[in-house]
Amino acid sequence: MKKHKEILSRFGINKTQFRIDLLSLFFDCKSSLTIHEIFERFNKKTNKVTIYRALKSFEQKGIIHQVPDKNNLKKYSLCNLDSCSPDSHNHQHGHFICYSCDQTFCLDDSTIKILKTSSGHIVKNYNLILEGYCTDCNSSQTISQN
Amino acid sequence: MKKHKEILSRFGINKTQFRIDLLSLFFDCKSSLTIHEIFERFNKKTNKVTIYRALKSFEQKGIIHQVPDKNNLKKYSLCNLDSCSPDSHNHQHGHFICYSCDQTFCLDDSTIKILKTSSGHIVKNYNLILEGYCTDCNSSQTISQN
DNA sequence: TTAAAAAACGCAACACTTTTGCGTTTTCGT
DNA sequence: ACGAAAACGCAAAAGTGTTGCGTTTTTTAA
Repeated sequence: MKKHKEILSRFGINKTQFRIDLLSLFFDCKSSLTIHEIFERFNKKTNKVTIYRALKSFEQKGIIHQVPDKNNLKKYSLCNLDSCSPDSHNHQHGHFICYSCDQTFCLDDSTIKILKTSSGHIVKNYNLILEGYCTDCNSSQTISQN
Repeated sequence: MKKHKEILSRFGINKTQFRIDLLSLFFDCKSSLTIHEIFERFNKKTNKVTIYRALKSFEQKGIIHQVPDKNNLKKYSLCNLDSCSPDSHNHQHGHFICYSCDQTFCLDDSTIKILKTSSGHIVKNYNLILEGYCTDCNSSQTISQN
């Protein structure tokens, strides 16, 4: 898609076929991706070193960011491309990890604004992990809830 | 300290010198520890395998739990030992750590109730660490804030 | 208190994840 | 179209965490 090439240009990354495809993969994926998932999606044809380097580059330029996962594997998600750049990464948001499907979701900023003001202290940085059942997993198995 | 030995007994862990010391270290440490930090604190004398096994044991028994940090390194923190056990891990409280005075403050539940409902998912557990300047430190040095 | 059983230990080796070096290929700016 | 910069694949290394095994320490119970 043209959009993806434009984004790579805007963030100063060369438009190789792999990096274009990698960016589209992130756009298609609603939560976050591990290196292993990316490797699989490319049918194991792309060298893992290439994937690692692309991820590092994307991260440094402000296109993606790391998100925590249940087993402390590295996962990556698209940034809000309007507010991130190489100079200022802006993903001060919490993450929700689903017990059932293992996906990690980014939480929007509104939850955090509340936190920042209601704690009574000056909050400079934070780390928030919520765990439970995401909306999808919850609606498909509403039986066993405690 | 006697208290630490009692805790190990209560959680079904043998009272070796290393595990007693490790538990004390967790009690002394206000925030969380990486394996590397623990290794250093024991002057690199304790085999890392021993540390890994002790941490795994502590975690399984409900004494400590993992706290993912910003760089996805594994960190460990003490559980609330009154409410955690091998069967149910229960760390339902956030913490605020002051950059200036190093004190750790417990956050009250009200902040979290908001979080639980506003995320859109079913929240079963969470882990929250806020960092910054506490009210006391903030009022005594209101000059350099950005 | 002592002997058997269970847990914890150190060491070596292994498995897996991520990084680095290097020579080659592709992309970019002019 | 050409030179510089970026991206690539491969091999090797570094880092993190686990497993197997024989030994030592702790626990349990007679």
